[in-house]
Amino acid sequence: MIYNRIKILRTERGLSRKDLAEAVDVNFQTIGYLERGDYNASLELAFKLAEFFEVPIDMAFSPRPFKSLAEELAAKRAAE
Amino acid sequence: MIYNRIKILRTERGLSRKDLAEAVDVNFQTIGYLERGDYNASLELAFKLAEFFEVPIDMAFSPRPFKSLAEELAAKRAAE
DNA sequence: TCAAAATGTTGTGTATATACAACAATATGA
DNA sequence: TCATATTGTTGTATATACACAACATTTTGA
Repeated sequence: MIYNRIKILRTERGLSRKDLAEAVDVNFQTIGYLERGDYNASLELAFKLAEFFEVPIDMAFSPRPFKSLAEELAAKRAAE
Repeated sequence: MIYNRIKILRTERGLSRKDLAEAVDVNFQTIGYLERGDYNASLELAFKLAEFFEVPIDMAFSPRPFKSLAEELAAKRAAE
């Protein structure tokens, strides 16, 4: 199972699933499946999504559960 | 289509497809398919391979053709 | 408040990733 | 050189990613 941050990245940008789906050229329900963890994105779709959000792929997908973005940022600040 | 550097990364380490397949727990023929570009790895397998080779995932997989590792290293050096 | 938009759910169909087997071709090493 | 390992090829079977449709539920905004 691969974890992802699609939902946060999408809502942070004020996009609907339909908006995002159109941007990466998949069915809008596919975005829902990914957000709910029903199945994994293909490598191809993972790259498209990461490019669309302008983040490195491992910031959007990970084989291990993500910290929340806020948590991660706070940890990064603390480390400086 | 996603490009990958599995073959170079593998041969650089002196591994057979069988060796690599066992390390990431897939059939050895699957490695062959990936190397030949017959199909893409799943996200899950892509992460396993990148972790096995200890490279960031975008150093092993890319939606655009790779330069050779040698070329890329030379370019990096020139930029310094 | 109420209509429209967004999301969730269920179901069916198709394409593709992967397993596995058999055998051919090529490379490698004793 | 010759046996063995490695790789390529073809074929079949299965699991999963994705498309699409219909409808229910929830959220949102005028």
